Amino acid sequence: MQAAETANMDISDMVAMDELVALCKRRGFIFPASEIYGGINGFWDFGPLGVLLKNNLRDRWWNDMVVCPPIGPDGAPLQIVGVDTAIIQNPKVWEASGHVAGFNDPMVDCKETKQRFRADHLKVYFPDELIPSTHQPLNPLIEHVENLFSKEEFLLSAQSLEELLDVHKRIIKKNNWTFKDGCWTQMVSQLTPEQLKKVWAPGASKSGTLTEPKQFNLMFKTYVGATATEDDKAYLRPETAQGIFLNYKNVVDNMRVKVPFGIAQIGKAFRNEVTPRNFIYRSREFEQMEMEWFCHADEAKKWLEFWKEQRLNWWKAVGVESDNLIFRQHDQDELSHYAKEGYGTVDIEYRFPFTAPGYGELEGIAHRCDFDLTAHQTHSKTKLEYFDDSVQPPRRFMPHVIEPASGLTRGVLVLLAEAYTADPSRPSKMYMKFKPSMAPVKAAVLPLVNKDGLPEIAQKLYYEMRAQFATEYDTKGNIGKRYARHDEIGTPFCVTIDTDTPNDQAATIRFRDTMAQERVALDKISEFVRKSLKE
RNA sequence: GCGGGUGUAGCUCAGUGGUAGAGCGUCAGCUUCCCAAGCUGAAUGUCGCGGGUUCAAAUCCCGUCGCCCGCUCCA
Repeated sequence: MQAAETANMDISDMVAMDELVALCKRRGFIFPASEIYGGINGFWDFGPLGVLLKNNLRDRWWNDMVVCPPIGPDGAPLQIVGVDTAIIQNPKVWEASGHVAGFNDPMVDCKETKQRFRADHLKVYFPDELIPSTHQPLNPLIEHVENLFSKEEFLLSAQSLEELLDVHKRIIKKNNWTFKDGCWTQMVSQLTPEQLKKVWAPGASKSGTLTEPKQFNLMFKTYVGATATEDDKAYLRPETAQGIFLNYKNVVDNMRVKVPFGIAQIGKAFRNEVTPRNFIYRSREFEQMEMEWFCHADEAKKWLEFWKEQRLNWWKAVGVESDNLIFRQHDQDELSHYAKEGYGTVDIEYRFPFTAPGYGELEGIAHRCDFDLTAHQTHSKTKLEYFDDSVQPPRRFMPHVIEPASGLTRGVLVLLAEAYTADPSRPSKMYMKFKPSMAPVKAAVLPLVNKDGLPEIAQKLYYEMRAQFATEYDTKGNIGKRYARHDEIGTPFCVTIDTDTPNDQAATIRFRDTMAQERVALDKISEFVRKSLKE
């Protein structure tokens, strides 16, 4: 998240997270996982309405990616196929992909300042006065810099300038120091425990306040086979993308696809987040919607631009206000291990209630280069290059990959936050302004009173509608209560059967957003709702 | 992991040593001709858990766990 450009929208209009969380529980969208046992941090269950909402978003993505992919820049439909791969794969997959190494973040804590650092981000350096003049100019850098050895200690081991230089060189060599940003630096993660004790942490009053690096492995470990020995170790996938790369060859060999083409997948992924936070925003079990677009390296940039626009428009199409969405280019030093060499990663960020007025990541569109396919080719010793005979002369190359990867779980949170609309004038004080196509319940059929032949008419209509889209039938309480409940769950249309209905064969449709009513013939109501779902 | 906050009914919360409460919601019934109306009735809690002090603990003390917020990480 970051301080973004000023917003047009009044932030005070934004729903408070605790209100949203309370609504989600009260109305059956999202519950804390294993709540009756006290819950479990970082896991959430989708309730009856939540799963409807999630499936609507998921199905829309699948439809727009796989069933009916976008039209490409040349006017022809893109070619994208789907897969659904295993959550557990051969553990070598995650070594090849870089996740065993890259998802293993060593962290150190400062006992004095209570700050936590990534040991591989925290640098140690020689202070200016200890650096021989041959290495000048040397400016202190970066925020997180402190000296490794005390001045006295260093001078003790060096009798002359010659010797000083020599000791210096030996230390540099022995410790894998690098010369960067005008200074000799080394990552804290590479220090021995003895060296670590001499490090002066940022903001601390003395040296030696850092704890030894603790491994934070973000991958869930499990065991395949009932004996569960270390040899049976396996991982739950931290991203669905690798399942796609693993099947790239199968798809190319069997599915008559030609580069450029895409493979899409929706599925659960698991990460032992250091700190799960913000409701379902960062949970340890979550669902991804990922598409890997395979293309020639020369065209990667073009496709990155294409997918950026496509994806932003898609989020708008499912009902997200453009004011709440921005692009954010990743800085070079925050790029993932797979995106270093390419055109980088662009995030689509949303102004979540807990990030406002800043934004939080919703979807990443990354240029993964040929990192994954090359890695798997090397590790698996299987040739993964693509042979292209559609050009003259024919060529052989490793496709590059553009990856629009979004969080379905995060998408649900976006739809919820986006839909929550305060309205003090109505009994419920708020309503959920879902786009009709995303709303968990599309319509409710409500007999104004539960007698005088009204239920019979209403039920007939209900049976007709429920066969086409999610419809509820409700006779409970007075009509105001029923409208209020449907405002809270975001039902866009309430169809009310009144005492005129037996005579005129029509009923009123009550619109959620305006509370206005319109009388429509009974036999036109289904069609009316169906049409609105296509918008 | 560290720091701060918090834990009482499905939800929001009151209750600071003396028989566990309110509003809303839920359920049953009456009523009800368009926005949580009205009436009657009902269910729901070992007050997060464990220990201690006390004649007596939701309340005081100690411990522990969950959740929320901040820091590091991510879709």
